[in-house]
Amino acid sequence: MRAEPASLRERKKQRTHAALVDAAVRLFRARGYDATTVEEIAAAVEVSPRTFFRYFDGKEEVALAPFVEFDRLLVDALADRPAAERPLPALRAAYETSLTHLAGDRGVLDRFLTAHFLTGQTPALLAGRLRRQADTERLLAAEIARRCGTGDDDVRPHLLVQLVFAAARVGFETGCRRGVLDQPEKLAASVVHALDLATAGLTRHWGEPWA
Amino acid sequence: MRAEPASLRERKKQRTHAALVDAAVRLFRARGYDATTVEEIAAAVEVSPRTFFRYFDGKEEVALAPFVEFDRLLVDALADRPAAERPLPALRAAYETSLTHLAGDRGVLDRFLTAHFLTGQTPALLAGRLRRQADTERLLAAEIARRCGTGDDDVRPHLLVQLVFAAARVGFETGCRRGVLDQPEKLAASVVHALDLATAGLTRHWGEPWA
DNA sequence: AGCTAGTTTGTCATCGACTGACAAAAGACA
DNA sequence: TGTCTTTTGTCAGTCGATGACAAACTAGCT
Repeated sequence: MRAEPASLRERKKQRTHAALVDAAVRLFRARGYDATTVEEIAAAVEVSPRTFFRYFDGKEEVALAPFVEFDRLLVDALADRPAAERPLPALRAAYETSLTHLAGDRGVLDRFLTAHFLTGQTPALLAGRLRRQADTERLLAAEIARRCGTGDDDVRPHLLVQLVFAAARVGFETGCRRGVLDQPEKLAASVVHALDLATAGLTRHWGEPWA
Repeated sequence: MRAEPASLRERKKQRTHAALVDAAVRLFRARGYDATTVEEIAAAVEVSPRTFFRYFDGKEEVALAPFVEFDRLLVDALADRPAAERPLPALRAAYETSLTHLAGDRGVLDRFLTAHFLTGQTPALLAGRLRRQADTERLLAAEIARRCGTGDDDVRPHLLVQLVFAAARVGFETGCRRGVLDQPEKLAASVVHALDLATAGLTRHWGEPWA
């Protein structure tokens, strides 16, 4: 997926980064987000608090790191779809690919679900997550606009992405409420169902090259 | 719309609240959100910083106060729709009523557009706004579920609200980008257009009592 | 190995958001 | 007027976040 830097410095940085995420997520889950200080996270990795802020823009970012991971999967997955594919199928395929990847790696899934759990507990984290999602949505909309050759004034790329994300959110949410930890495959099914409902009729009503 | 308290204390509190919002919004627009301190806002109203935090949970809340105002309009408008009306028309009508109300009052509109401008400039504010919207969406979904008599496990109320809000966001955004300050009525038109695109075919595909 | 240049980290100082505790001021009411 | 309740101000303190500078470290070269 990515080139190996192999430089001693690089590897050390990556290890510190991962260690900070792990320690933070673990502490957040144990004591709660607000009750955990940056100082404690840094201490757990034996690093100065100042260094923590050199790896992350803030306490929030480290808690949302798992979502950054997933969004990167999603953007990459869309970029990998064949150029001829229409937007809606491409988006759905990208989403399903990412979900499969997520459910396949226990480590990634655990981090993601913990982060999701935290956003459900801490309003400030939910806020940050939604804003991050908005950024990703803009990225995806731009990619779709590029594929379709539409101008910046066409609302349909943004609208389509918003619909898909809205549906995915709802599907994901209900999927989680019915216990995903046991059967990760049900998560994807729940999302797909919501997508079906949300995009029903788009093909018929938005015209041929669309949806 | 609301009972008159008339108590001297109550009136004083309301005046302080409004003065804080006005001062805050004015300062935020002039110097930027991050560059404005709570101390400055409090000083502008001749109140101690401690008192500021008794009126608002934080600096963020005072900046988002105009959205709270609008969301309240929206929730009230939906509650006022006839019980027999189906969800989608009811939601759309509620949204249009609120937009009309918004565009009709210059003071409310100014505060709202300034707040919207600020969220476009400050990531932290955008985050808070999105979270707030999520709360409102849950409120509206619950109200729709109540109207339709569906259980908590039906995704359609949530999904419908998400679709409408997603469309409204996109419509609002593009409407703003094409200059709303001149013609507030174009704002509503832009939103309606996005709503049409997003919900095209829902009636046909979701079945009779729905959409 | 030893030297040098560039990078990463720690220390220190500081700011601003936010909170608890308690005292002072002001409205409410007999 | 005197008392009771609510609101406000003062004070002290915690925590998140950032700039500045020095110390430790790595890379690459001799």
